Amino acid sequence: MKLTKTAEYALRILIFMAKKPDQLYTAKQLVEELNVSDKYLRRLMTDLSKSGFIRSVQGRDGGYIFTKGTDKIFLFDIVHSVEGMDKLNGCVLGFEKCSCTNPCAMHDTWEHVRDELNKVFRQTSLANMDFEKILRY
Amino acid sequence: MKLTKTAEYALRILIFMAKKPDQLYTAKQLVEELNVSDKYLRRLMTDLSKSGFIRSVQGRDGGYIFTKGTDKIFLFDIVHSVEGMDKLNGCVLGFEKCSCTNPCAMHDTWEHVRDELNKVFRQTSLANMDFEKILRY
DNA sequence: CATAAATACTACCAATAAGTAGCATATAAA
DNA sequence: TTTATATGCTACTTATTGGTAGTATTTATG
Ligand code: SF4
Ligand code: SF4
Repeated sequence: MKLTKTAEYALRILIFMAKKPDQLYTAKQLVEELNVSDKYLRRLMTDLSKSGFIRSVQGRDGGYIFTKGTDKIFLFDIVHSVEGMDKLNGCVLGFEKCSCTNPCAMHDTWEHVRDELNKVFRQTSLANMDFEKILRY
Repeated sequence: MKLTKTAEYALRILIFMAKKPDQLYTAKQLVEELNVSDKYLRRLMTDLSKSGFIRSVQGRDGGYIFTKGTDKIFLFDIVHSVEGMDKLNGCVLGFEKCSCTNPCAMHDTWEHVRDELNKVFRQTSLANMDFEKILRY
């Protein structure tokens, strides 16, 4: 089970952008606001563009903007696109092969956590964030 | 949020041992049963010994054995000892500084997952595993 | 005591993730 | 058309984690 920094960054960025979802954000802006290194953020933005959440506008006055309503972008999709939700969704013990039809000794325990995590990530979209609250980084 | 392979291994090993908690297990045995590389397992066993879950018996006929009842060893403690439960327990977005008194936009969402994870790991001991089920690796 | 079978320790190596540098490309506006 | 200000791409460097090698140490037993 793993949620890497890359996934964290992706969430930070998109949640931040979702506050004003029709605005165009430059990498520079995002770097200043969020605490992510410049080049790494840019690379991530390109990935997120390729994943279809946002699109890039090149050239002067360029930046990034959502391609669709934030209510259609779920946290699950974001994590999945940057590192595979499987890794989060899989087995705590890291058993790759488990089919779960014949579960192991820890399964009942783990299932509770995993299900909660899945449910929440699958049903929460960027529009469900509480933007009254502070965005901090 | 991260649960590394090392933590997975620690769980695998101790859960396996917990099936017959009064037995002495050699590293060789564990390596054969579980799917963890020999040297790495040995190093982990030393760490787990230092953490006080098990103790090592040196010399011929040596091995590892629990130092206390498996009902007194919680999954939380295990994860905490090998990599700091903080990392699991902390913020999804990886914000180190958050005090949670003035939470961010994602906090309500994340809290559900984190609380479930915490609750389960804190209240589940090695004795709560379902040893009827297959132990697989 | 010599041997066999176990753990302990130290230092190194490999794989992956994170971060950086530098240049190419695009485009609005003076 | 030049310039300023964006993103895109490729290759490299650094940090972290996972894994390995080799040797020292411990101890039951013949
Ligand atoms: S049954 Fe065991 S091995 Fe399989 S997913 Fe559940 S916890 Fe992991
Ligand atoms: S309030 Fe936000 S930053 Fe703080 S722990 Fe919760 S999700 Fe993380």
